[in-house]
Amino acid sequence: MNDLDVLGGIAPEQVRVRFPPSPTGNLHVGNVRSALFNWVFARHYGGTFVLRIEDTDAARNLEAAYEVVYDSLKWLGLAWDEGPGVGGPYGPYLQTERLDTYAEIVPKLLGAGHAYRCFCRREEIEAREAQRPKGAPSGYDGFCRDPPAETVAGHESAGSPFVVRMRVGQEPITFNDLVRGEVTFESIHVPDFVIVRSNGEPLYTLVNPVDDSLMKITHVLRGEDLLPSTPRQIAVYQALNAIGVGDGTIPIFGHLPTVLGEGNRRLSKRDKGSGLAEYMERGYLPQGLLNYLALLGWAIGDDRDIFTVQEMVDAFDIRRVNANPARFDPKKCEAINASHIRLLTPDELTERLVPFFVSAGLVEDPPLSGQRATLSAASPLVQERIQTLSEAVDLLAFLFTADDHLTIDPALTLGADAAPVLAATTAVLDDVEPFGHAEIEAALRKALIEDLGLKPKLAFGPVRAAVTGKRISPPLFESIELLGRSSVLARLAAAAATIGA
RNA sequence: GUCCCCAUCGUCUAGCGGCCUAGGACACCGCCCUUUCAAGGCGGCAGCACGGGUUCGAAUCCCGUUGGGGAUACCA
Repeated sequence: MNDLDVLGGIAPEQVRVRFPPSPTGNLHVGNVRSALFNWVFARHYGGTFVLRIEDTDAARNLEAAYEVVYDSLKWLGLAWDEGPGVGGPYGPYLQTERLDTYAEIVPKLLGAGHAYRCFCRREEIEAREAQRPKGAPSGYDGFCRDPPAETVAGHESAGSPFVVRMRVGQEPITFNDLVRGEVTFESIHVPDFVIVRSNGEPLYTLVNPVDDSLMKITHVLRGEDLLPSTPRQIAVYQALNAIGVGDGTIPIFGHLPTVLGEGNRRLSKRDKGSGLAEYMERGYLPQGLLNYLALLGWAIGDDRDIFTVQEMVDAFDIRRVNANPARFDPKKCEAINASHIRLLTPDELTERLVPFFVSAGLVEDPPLSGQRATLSAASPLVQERIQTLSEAVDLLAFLFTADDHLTIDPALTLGADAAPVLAATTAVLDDVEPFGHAEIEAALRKALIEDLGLKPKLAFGPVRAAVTGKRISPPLFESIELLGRSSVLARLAAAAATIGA
């Protein structure tokens, strides 16, 4: 932890942060972590959380990809105060709708000398770079910075293509990072960079700081991978301020630790478990995933790692975010999610489970009242047995399967010695009254353990197999009760038939 | 190559100069409970990268080394 001034003199409610995803079609969990920290930061101070879509990479932005961003944030519960759909005073919030704004700013930058046209071709730049002595800093050499007038005239009359580059000053660029403390870059290592492509399209290097400035963003919390681009952005802010665009302030930065995947590489799109969709499909709870993601770089305090989003909002302090990269551990992520599942009330769990049973084709959409009642009664039985919601489907499928469609796991060989067990069970269940799990248990213990002298494991195994079709199931007696007498007797008979009893 | 960031159990972390023979969680291994599987309880394994300083005292501060990551795009 450091003792930097987080707010930089503004009132807490003035805090404005943003989450600027590109519409790629599936939100990356690293981005989700960034969204979470920004959102929590805003909520902690009572500030504003802005959603801005960075879609200047044009071409492959699919309509559906925008919806994915919105749906993802909604699913996560990270509501935006300004942005697409909700509007706000600094819109539009899609960069492709802000092209006019950028088009106005570039000539001003050019006119004031903060940027210049660069006619160098890529091969020329590379050739000169190759000439440089070993150990020299890399990057553009400033060849077109101050060309003779006739050279420019020549390029113009020839209609040569050009890009626009920022003219980076000679002063070192220093900033106080909220998670890393003071960071300085010598200007020699901040080469003049491209802000407009030769086809006239503005680049991220320009539009990101321009929008942050225009949208009055006060704090930029983002991944550590963007740290090296920070001095370039600061150079843009400074130039913007000099030409009177924006309100003259430079946001305060905080660079969150990289989320690493397997091995030691940054968790990339290729990695399994890197996209949010997978977590939604597998039945993660948003609060579970968010809780785990929060742990990647932040801790609520001593000896505790299960907490609610609200608790995080209350306790969050960006200065306590860890600077070191964190490895994403799927096992722990599941475990944290499992803890949150156990925190649900039975009704909440049932509601969460419904869509998974619907898409598995086990219940109607919406569920029939009998199906809902069964699921509702069964939920508590699986609550501490599942890590993700989808796991409940496998465990409870036997309750929603017709008796003559139940298949017994082939790995479970019901031998001839199971015959007397099934027979005794059938006899006893025929007249247990009432058909409740306590009565069923008492009756079966008497019949199988006492009368037949079987070990519990051997006694109940075949019954479980006959009734649920599986080796692993929810507690047997509750399962029998839930299934109902006639179904259970039918399944016992079917199982007995397969072993020729 | 150059620049920047980082460095506590296998992993995520607590630790903010004495409360540390370093605490928790996940994973793993035992045991208990037990109708399966879980959950729960109890116990175990396991860490301050290395070297120099500073200090009465360093996991904590400073420097270096080593190691890891990121950036060096007309991607974001």
